[in-house]
Amino acid sequence: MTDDLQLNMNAYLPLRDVVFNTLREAILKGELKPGERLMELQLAAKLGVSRTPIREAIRMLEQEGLAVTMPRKGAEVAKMTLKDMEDVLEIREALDELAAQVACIRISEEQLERLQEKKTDFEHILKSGDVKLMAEADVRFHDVIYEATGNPKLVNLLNNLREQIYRYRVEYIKDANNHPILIKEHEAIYTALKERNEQAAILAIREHVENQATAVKEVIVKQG
Amino acid sequence: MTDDLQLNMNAYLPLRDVVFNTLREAILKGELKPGERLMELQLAAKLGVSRTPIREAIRMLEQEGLAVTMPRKGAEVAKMTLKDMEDVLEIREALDELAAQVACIRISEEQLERLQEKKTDFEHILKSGDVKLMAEADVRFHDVIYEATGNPKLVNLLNNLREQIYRYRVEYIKDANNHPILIKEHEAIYTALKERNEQAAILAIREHVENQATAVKEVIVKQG
DNA sequence: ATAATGAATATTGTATACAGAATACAGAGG
DNA sequence: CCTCTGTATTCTGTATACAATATTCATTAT
Repeated sequence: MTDDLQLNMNAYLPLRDVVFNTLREAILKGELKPGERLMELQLAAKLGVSRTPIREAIRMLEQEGLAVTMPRKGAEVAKMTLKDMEDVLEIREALDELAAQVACIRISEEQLERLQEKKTDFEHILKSGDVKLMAEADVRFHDVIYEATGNPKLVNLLNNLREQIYRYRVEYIKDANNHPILIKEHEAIYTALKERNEQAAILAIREHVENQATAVKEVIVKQG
Repeated sequence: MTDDLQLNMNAYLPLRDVVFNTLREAILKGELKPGERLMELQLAAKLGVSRTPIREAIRMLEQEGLAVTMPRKGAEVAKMTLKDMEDVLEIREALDELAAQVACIRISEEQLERLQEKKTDFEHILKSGDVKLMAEADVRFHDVIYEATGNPKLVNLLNNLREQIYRYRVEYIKDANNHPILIKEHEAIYTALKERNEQAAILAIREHVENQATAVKEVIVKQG
């Protein structure tokens, strides 16, 4: 476990939420590794709070699929087997296609402009070489589409699924060989939405997600 | 709030899980009504436990979408607006179609037999007039399909979505006019899976889910 | 050497205590 | 009569205390 976990105390938020966000970030960034135990007392000491908010945050992490707990044994960071990842990706593909399809109908002109903006942002940031920035720019592009569905529950689910993949997806973005493909795929998605062509949008998203899926699965296999 | 909540203490389970199951059942059965406050001390007294497991159970209910909490104000049973329900149904339709499609490929002969069995069970129970039994038989039929996907995360999500609809769906099953339709739709689903006809399976499920969706939305509108 | 045993320790599960925020309500002032 | 304000009360948020289980590791018997 890393020892520089630090709480973000600005606004008022119940500590359980602050702890939840902190642990969530740590897991996504890989500071807390899959299989690592989440011990209440240890975390409480490190974050300078009591066990109560830690326990509640752990229940929330469970809900996000980022932690797993065994009664009387405690919680640990969720491990992803290849099968787990395939299961997540299968769902994600279906819901991402749903999002694209729905967005095609409901997206506003303002949102289309924002999508184009995020698309070019992403293209520029790809040249920067900063993997973290690239991942974030990619997220912002897709967030516009998610938001355009007008379905907050769907947005929530998709963010959740993305989180579970996030840790492994970075490797795909890191490889510069994939950048032209990513740019083309985003272009195709944007164009389909702009023309409000449902079938094209679904196909474009499908290809995008499937390519990522293949890459992510390879990462998992390599890591064992 | 009803005053006959009672804990089920048989096997060893952390109290949070026992409390969670108890509250969950109470919400689904309508004993705890949408908008009703979930006060920790009150629930703790009623169930004979301390606030700690109650709080953890509430966090878990939040996760299932069955409760909503406002900081410093506490939790209440989630209300469903028409929009909320439409959002849930939109997702459910996509995932149910995914399940049907995947099941079409992966379902085993044994599972096909079980599906037929549950189908005829359902038909017989429809004649009994017991709404609760009917709902359960319907669940068992669809559970075979879910299980056949071999994707536990998908099963989990679908169960979760079904839960959120459950409270309102009963009204649809109650109406005997709908029974012949339900029987026909189950038949169509079963046949498509047996013949491993993906397109037919997707269409059959779509119609089934859409009919339910229409009915559920009407219930919500009536209830305000 | 290996397996079994059992204390010591670490860790989770549950209850309770205390602080602070939200709420309800009564009384004063307009 | 209404509104505002202050206070009592209720409830949540957090910390801590206590109980029960799991783990560890040394010791003993085979």
